[in-house]
Amino acid sequence: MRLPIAISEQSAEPLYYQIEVQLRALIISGSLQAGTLLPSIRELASQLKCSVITIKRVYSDLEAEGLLRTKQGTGTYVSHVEKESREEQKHSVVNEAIDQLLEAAERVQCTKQELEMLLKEKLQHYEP
Amino acid sequence: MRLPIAISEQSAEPLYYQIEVQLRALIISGSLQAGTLLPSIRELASQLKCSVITIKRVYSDLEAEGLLRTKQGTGTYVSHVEKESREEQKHSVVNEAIDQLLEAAERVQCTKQELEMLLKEKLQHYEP
Amino acid sequence: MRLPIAISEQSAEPLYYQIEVQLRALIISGSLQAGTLLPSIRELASQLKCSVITIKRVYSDLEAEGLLRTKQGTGTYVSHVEKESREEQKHSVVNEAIDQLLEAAERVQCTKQELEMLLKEKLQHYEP
Amino acid sequence: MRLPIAISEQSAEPLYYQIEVQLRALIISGSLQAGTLLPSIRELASQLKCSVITIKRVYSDLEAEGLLRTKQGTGTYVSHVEKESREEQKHSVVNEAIDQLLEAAERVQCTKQELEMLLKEKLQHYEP
DNA sequence: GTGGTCTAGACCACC
DNA sequence: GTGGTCTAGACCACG
Repeated sequence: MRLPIAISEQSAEPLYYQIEVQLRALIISGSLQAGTLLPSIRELASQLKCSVITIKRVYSDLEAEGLLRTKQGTGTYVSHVEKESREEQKHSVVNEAIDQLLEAAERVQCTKQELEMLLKEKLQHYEP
Repeated sequence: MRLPIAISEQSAEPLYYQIEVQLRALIISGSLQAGTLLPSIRELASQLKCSVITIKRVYSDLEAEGLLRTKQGTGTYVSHVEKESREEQKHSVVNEAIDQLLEAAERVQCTKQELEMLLKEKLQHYEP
Repeated sequence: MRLPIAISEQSAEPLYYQIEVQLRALIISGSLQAGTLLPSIRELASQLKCSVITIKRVYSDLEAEGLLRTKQGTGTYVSHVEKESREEQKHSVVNEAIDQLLEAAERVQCTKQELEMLLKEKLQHYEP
Repeated sequence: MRLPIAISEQSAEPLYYQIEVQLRALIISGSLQAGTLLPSIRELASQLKCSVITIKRVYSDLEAEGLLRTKQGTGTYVSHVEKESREEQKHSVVNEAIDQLLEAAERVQCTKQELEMLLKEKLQHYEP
């Protein structure tokens, strides 16, 4: 199985973090259904051309968040999460991003009007 | 002179980065006028209770960006930046933050409608 | 790996600057191919008998110029720079030095003839 | 008396050094004849809009080089230097600049041919 | 193992 | 007084 995850060499974000964000999104969005068996650590590491240790960290982190579940000797599965809970998490991810946007805007003293204008323009091309 | 800069011990962001972001914002927003003499590195270090070297790094980085100008034996000054250029930088900072928001939303497959709803709610409390 | 860099205690030039100039030259000249893994900051520091921080500064500065690329936990690599761009940079380095020469000559009112004579003499021994 | 000296705020060169280089050139080139009374420290400082301490340093340095001569209570004069000696110094100033050029060229592995080409081009516009 | 950050403290150059 | 450089040494994050 091949996960639709891409890592950027250019980005300053640490490898493990780039992967976590994308895998988390796949689960929260429902693209990966509950119970799905993820690729093994070694397999994913080889797919993404990164260290096994990095993938291990990703799986551990997401397991700690309750999104994944590891069964000894079988592999790592997507946990069963209520649809409502998934919606909640989705909103919380987006809300966090919004907060960061507002912080940045506030720091450079961007007026509400300016901010709305810039947002409107960008939102036009938003095609999820 | 006392710069309105606050640093958070909790934040995972490195010290120097927190300070850079805020000082950059003060300049771009025009709160600090061109030609303003900034506090000496030693003074600011003592104000923010951090090492002289950390402040030195902040000033150097911002000088490399062209926002500051330091003269040895004299002090560090805010560079003269065109108002239009400031506006541009302001918008580019905000647009970057917007891009990150849209990326996050897209990843969790947030619909345009949902996103607009969440934005609308948060924007109500935006008071720059 | 051992970089052919020599530092002079006599020179008034700061340590970090001496190293930067030489490493930059190695890259621009193509002596170090794109993708080459440089020695770790600790290793180079020990080779050149200077502080780790000094090397760190060198690598950071050259990274800011786009000549190097560092990946945390991995190491520091020579960036891929177009051959034409390298030629350009080479010429720009030399042209800058020529400008400084002409300025100096002009200041002491050295005639074109004198200058050419002195140049001719020195150029005889130029063996790159 | 007004010396034709200009200082650049942009330059990274220290103030005292910029002034020294120019004043030295005025003397070596013969633009300032032996015996000429230079402006007082305070006067020159006010002309160049810099600190008295900076000019004091310039005069001291050039006096140490034997180019100037200070008489208590009267002022600072241009020393009498043999014409041949002046020529020598002129050449030594220029030769030093040439050496720096060659070093830079060598570092980036500029071939003799390339160097000569760049030099020829620049020399065309040399009008002392 | 790698680089990233931060500290305290020193000494120097400049104005 | 200012900034500029450099040190030794520590601790953390990443792979």
